[in-house]
Amino acid sequence: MSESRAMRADARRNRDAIVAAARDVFDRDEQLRFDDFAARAGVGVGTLYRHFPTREALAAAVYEGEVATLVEHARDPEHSAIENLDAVLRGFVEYLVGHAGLARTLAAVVDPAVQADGGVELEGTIGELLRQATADGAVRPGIDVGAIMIVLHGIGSATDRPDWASESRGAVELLLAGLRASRSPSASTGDR
Amino acid sequence: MSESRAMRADARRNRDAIVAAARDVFDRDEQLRFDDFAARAGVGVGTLYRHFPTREALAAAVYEGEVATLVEHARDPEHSAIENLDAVLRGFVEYLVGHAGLARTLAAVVDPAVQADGGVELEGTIGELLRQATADGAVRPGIDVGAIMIVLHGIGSATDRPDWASESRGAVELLLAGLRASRSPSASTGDR
DNA sequence: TTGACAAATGGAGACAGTCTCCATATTCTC
DNA sequence: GAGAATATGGAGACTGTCTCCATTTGTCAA
Repeated sequence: MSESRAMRADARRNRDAIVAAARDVFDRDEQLRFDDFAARAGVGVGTLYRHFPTREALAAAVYEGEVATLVEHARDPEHSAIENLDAVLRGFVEYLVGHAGLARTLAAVVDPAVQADGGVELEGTIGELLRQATADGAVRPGIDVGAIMIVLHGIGSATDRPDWASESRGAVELLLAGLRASRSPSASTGDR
Repeated sequence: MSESRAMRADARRNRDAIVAAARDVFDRDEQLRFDDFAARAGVGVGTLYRHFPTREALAAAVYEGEVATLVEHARDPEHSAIENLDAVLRGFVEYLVGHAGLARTLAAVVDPAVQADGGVELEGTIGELLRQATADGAVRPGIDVGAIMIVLHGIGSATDRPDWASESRGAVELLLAGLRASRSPSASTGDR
């Protein structure tokens, strides 16, 4: 993103090859040894490490593009904020469901501990839609983007569940319903 | 749980020592080398491995007790199913928030890939409360326990988020609100 | 073009955990 | 108390991660 200075041509070429190889590996959910990523991309381990010091950094690079696509049609002015929010969240899940292999890795990107531009962008977009939808009165006030991110995080990291795909869709429905619910019913029976 | 045959006294003693040490380590969120768990518990690595072949198995053992406590006051006959469900879910989050270190590891237990009795029990209990609450008409029909588990999974695995505690509480509120919402508003604008 | 300098490469090998194996020690049973 | 059964522990094999630097490749000014 903010490439400080021009990158040498061979460096760029290698970087791209690595990302392409990684996308492929993640997508088919191959459990590959880090060294082998390098072999797969046709570069040496050293090169791999210089470009991407950690597995997460690599994942982040892969997702940057994907997330950009997801987020892109999120500001459709034809629709209200709540409709766009709805579309982004459903779209996100459908994307993950369609790429189960990628989902596992994505958890890292949703995680802010990893400084992934993709994750920041996703959260920013959802946050803005949420703010707008709240202002419109379509979402009950007092909801934090973080709560939504946590649900997404759950979807990304629960891929081992046998019924993961449908459960994930269910989780998003639950989330959307919760956002719109007129008021927090707060049926808490006092304390216990 | 289903200890097939009596365990030799020394074996039981060691097992217990290991679990106690592990609980301690997880709770203070120390990042310990697997070998060191053994040292900490005063046993050899071999012993550790015989009792707990993987890190998850160890985590599962630690949580078995904890989850039992959580689940215990979940069938309070004084309250309706939805009230008990509410209490269990909030209780679960408060427990995790109070033991952030444990939460990270807990993610493994919520995961059914790991055959952890604690996880199975938790899911079973929540499922039953959900079923009952649905029958009572307090929860809108068609909701799958799995969707709830996914949200819990998210809470357990998002501990790196700087504002994790409050976001987790927010996620549970969202979840509870979604459960009660009268109908899935389905504001989806057709397809896109 | 070409020379000179900076940047990038790759893979051998150092390193750090994980896990196995089995001679020895402990517990149990009669 | 003897013998059988079970458990122990830790040395060392193994597996994957990451560093380091001699060599190669690209860039640019002349």
